[in-house]
Amino acid sequence: MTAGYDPYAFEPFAVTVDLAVFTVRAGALHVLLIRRGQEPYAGAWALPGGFVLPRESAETAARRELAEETGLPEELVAALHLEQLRTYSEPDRDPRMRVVSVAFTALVPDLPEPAPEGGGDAAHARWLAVHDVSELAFDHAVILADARERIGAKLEYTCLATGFCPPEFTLGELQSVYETVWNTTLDRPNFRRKVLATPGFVEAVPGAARLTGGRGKPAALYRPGPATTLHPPLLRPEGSTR
Amino acid sequence: MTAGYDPYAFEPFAVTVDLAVFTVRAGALHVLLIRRGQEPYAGAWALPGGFVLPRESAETAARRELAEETGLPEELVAALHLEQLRTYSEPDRDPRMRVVSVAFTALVPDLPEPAPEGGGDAAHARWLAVHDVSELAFDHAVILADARERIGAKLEYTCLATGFCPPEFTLGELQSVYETVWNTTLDRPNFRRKVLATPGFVEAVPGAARLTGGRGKPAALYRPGPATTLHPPLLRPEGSTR
DNA sequence: CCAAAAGTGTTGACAATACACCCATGA
DNA sequence: TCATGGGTGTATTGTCAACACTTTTGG
Repeated sequence: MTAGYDPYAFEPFAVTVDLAVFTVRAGALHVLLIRRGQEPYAGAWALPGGFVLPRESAETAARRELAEETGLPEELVAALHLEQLRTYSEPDRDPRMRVVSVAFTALVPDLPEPAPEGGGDAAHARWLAVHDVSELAFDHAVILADARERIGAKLEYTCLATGFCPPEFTLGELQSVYETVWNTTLDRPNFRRKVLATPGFVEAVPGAARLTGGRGKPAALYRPGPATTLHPPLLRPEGSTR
Repeated sequence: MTAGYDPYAFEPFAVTVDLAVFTVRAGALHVLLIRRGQEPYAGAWALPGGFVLPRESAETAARRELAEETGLPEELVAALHLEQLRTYSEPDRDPRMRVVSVAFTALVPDLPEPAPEGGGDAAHARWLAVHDVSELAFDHAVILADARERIGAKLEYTCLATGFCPPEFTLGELQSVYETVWNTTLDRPNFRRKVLATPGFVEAVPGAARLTGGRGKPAALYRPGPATTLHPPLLRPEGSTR
């Protein structure tokens, strides 16, 4: 650091956070968006986010904004695994002023009630299939693309796919998470073996189990295990993503 | 984004960049540090870095600061592959004011002249073995640890190990990069096969070659290839990284 | 001729794939 | 009893680690 340290020596920067929150619903990857109510980009879809307050870290701000702007349940937001994606700092990314934005990604299970319909700001929040997302405010389309890329890659060598699942899930549900994000199909017996062979990825819920979308044999239930990384990785087949 | 947009509505944030620049020298991983000349932490070692100017992106600022503060050659700095590591935004990470810092990592070959000894700021820049680094200013020890971790992981599935090598290098040199960063030993025949089996990782320099630290059979020379990712990855053995 | 480093070959253990097959349930 | 999804077994194929061996240089 070279120059002096008068806080007002420089044109002030605003620091914001943006969130790419994903879920898997109806066999498609969805992202949580809000509709902007004011200029610029009024009426356009945007990633949820907002200013980092003077006494907050970026991560704290991200949780606060997520709770405020979307109707996601408090306890879910508090427990959520937030991952820092990247910081976007192009000088003209916001037409009003200099804004540097720290982007985060998060994965949530498909929520019982379809859209977050809390009150206030949450009214403009919606899940949209990433397929159908066309234009976004600011450089959010770039952030979204980067986030998708990252999520897809992370499924290969981390356990975070369970983040898309409810607290207890079947291996079929877990598999469909991979298939949806990667837009591919996997061999069920092999998928099953790989998951179970990785210690700490999932652990069986002891009292037997049942569940399924209707017909078919009831499936055993699993919980996320203590592991965070996948050794060896679960590699996606050649052609995937989109 | 919820609130109004008066640039002065909030206590201003300063945005800085910090750089963890690594090289491999004499069988040890080294990091480029500068000695601080002013409070706070005067006399302490710190990562190079500085303020992002009003019309700069973080990456542009990183290159500028790197050139200014260290004596690294201009053309090297311009061509360098900079990778964004993470943004550090804890409210009290700088005792003077609110500073949000975007951290980058970069890899450079062992430079002919041992330390950057340009002029001015560069006078305080030195390469230190990461082993010997004890205390650093601010939260730079955390940044350094994160950067090491990231570099080690990235060697597994990307081609960036060649960034530690001169423009033309032998497979032995490349192997010792892996061995140094991972603090492990690798089987030479197998390493060789894996590298050559990955299309685009390295390409042979056609006109024969020779080079070596003295005795031994002359080795063929290679250049970095066009590939950026390693499929399949080159996994490090169980116990590594210190 | 010996040490040191580059480069080649071969083998056996293990992992990943593909696919056949059985089980339990709802309609 | 049939369709649907859960779950098991197995053979083939390929990949990877281990290690023996040859080649080319400097002293």
